[in-house]
Amino acid sequence: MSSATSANTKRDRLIESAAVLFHRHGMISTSLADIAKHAEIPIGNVYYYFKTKDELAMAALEKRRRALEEIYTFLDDSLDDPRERLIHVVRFFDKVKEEYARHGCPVYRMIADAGESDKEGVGNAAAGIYGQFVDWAERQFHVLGHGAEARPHALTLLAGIQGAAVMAKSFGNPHIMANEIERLAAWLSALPNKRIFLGKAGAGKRGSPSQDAA
Amino acid sequence: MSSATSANTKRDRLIESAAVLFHRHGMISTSLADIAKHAEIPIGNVYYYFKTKDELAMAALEKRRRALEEIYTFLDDSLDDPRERLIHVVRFFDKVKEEYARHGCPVYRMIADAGESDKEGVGNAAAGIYGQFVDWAERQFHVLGHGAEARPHALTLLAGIQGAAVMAKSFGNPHIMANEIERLAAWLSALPNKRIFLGKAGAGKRGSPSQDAA
Amino acid sequence: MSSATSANTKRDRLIESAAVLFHRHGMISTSLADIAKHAEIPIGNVYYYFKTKDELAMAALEKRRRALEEIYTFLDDSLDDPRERLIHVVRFFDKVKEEYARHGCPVYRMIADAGESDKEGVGNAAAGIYGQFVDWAERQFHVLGHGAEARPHALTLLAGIQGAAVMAKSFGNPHIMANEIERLAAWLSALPNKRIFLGKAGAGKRGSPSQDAA
Amino acid sequence: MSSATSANTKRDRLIESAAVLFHRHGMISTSLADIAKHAEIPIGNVYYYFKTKDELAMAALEKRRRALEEIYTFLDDSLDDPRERLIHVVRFFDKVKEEYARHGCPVYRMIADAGESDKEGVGNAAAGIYGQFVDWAERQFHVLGHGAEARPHALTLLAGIQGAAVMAKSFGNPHIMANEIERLAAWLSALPNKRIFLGKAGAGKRGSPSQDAA
DNA sequence: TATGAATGAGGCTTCATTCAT
DNA sequence: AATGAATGAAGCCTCATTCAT
Repeated sequence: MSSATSANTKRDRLIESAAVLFHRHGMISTSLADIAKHAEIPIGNVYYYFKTKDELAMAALEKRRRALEEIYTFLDDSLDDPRERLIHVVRFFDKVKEEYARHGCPVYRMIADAGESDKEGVGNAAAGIYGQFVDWAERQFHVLGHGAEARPHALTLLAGIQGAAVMAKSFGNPHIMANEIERLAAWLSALPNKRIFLGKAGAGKRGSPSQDAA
Repeated sequence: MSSATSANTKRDRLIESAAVLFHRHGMISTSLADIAKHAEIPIGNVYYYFKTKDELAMAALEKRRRALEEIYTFLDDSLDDPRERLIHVVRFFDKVKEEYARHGCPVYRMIADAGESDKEGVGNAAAGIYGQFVDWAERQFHVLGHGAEARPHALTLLAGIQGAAVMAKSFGNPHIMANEIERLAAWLSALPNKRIFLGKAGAGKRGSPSQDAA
Repeated sequence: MSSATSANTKRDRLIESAAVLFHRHGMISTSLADIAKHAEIPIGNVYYYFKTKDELAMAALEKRRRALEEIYTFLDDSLDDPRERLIHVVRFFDKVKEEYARHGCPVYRMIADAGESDKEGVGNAAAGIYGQFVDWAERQFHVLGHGAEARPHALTLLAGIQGAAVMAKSFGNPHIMANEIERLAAWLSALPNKRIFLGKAGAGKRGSPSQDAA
Repeated sequence: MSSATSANTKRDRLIESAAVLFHRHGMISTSLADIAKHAEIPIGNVYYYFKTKDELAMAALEKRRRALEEIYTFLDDSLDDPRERLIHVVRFFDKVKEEYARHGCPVYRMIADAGESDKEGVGNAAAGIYGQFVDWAERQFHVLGHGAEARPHALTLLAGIQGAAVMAKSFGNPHIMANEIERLAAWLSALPNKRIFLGKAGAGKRGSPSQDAA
């Protein structure tokens, strides 16, 4: 947290620029020269930090994964109700609807573009971010008592968000995404809370027994 | 009906190859040389049929648009119940779920890749295919009596399909798509039919029988 | 003069289009397809009339040469005074000054572009048109009595016109050409008539002997 | 003054080769590969120095412009009599008459070829070189006291040179150019010096001694 | 660590010319 | 005579990656 901080500034700038430009123009159409320029780093220097374009893409994806991880953890810690957590996450996408309407979902961009590069690498890393979401959402549904339906619900939830993103980008209209988001939020709100309360009969607010599903 | 057929064989082969390869590898990563080779046509000859890569892409999209148009028309003609038509269309995607799980939705591929090529051309043409679907679906919901909700429903329907495609491709799993499709079909089945029937005299408030707008 | 007339219509159209487009865009930048389209003739048909692009260029130059020949002959026949003939020709360029200001001299265009094609052919044919002018002008100066200076004068005259054309095109300004033309006309007007009259002894109107200014 | 020299060697070689080949074969007929080969630089490396063929052309023209600028400045500094300066410049073309007889004026080559490339760039840059000459010559004529006639004279002078170049190239004969140059030199020598001398008090009508505008 | 320079493969497009009918 | 189609060479430009310092 301290030793490598200054030295990694350039590395971070590269990752950040890559993330931004890959989202805007796609991974294929973004050249390393573009990224280097955006990050204000001499192109020759890029290769000191990343041996390959794919490696840089992987780093950008990894950074995003970790950021999301923190968000999920934060939600787990700060919100008691899994339903609230889910709604919170869904509503988050309302904040980025303009960007999504312009460029689509950055993760799917990577998945789509990855086909041509490293089979195992970039594509899987990007898909892993979706997997991370689904796993987390599944846990929330699980806690809500939707045992067998937890994973399907989680998948449907992400599908809903991604469908909204596709529509918004295709029609260049963020409102479409906003509408779908509200639909999803309404769905989440209407979902029954099936979980069995343990000790505190009747009213237990935070009686969540076994949340971790993994 | 026959003379022109043979003359256009090469052109058609080119379009078909382009459609296939654009879907598989994306428009950017597919070179004209790839297409020419796939179509077994000398590269230099491609120019005779299409002055530009974008022009070829447009032709491929146009072909798809027309094919879909025919499908919609066929459904309109052969099925009386709009709900049936919608379900039919949704179920159609079940047939292509393996392909979608491998390569995603071909139309969105074009939309995503188009950003880098002709702004007005390819992207709009691809988005137009989605627009075509939404317009048609809206008409179906309209006939079902969902006046104000017709368009939102249509958008939600396509969003559902696209979300399913994104998930299937991201996880390389066609089943996810199948599940989402069933969910959508169930939703369509459960939708109330609000339209007023003619037969039962007296009940209809506004005796508008066939609101079908062609 | 009659048998091949209708059959040569296409040929003539090709030559005419070639002349126009070669002047506008240069010989190199004008494709045979451009010419064919301009002449409204299928490209495959061009080769029936001309085995090669250079051959078409030669035909266009030859047509121009003949047209000029007729003009010179006409002037010789219709004007008695060689000085008048020369002034007439020089003033002719005033009519095309706008075109020259936009595209330069069509003949020099060919000469410049010819370097890359047939060494002996196009370039020589184009230069021949200049030679034709110089020869004719030389004869006029000769008749005016400028024996030894006839050819130098002829060369200076064409140089003056060409210099005017270069300036007009370079600055995109036809007026420059108009000015130079007037300068040349004034020079011609001021040139002494040295020729010795045969019959009428002592009748020389303006007995200015040798003011030749080089 | 030395470090940058070696670093720019390749760039300079590229510019020099471009200038030479553009003059010899024209800008259109000279490929970047030709230039690279002539400069002994791998083709792919050209892009590092010039993003575009036009950009390379612009650099070549700019180099020529600067070289001429230095010449004009040198003449202004080393020769007191503007007439001498003008004659000096005109006679300079005698040294390049063989080259001009073979390839014409390199600047006009660019102007003629530029029509097909960048409208604003190359053509204007090339024409600017002529403008630079005319502006300088105009100043000389001005100092000689040819107020209103200064610019026309300047234009006529350049027109004379260019006409000579056109003739020399067209007939492949450097002597023609030599003759025209001498004619121009004679014209300059014969031009009256209208400027008012300072020394002689009382005689100067409009005591404007040195109108030289830099 | 850092960096400007180098490089070669490949992409899209153009076109004169040929061919088959 | 006529013509749509075919073809290969070549041109300009891009870029991931490597190299020398």
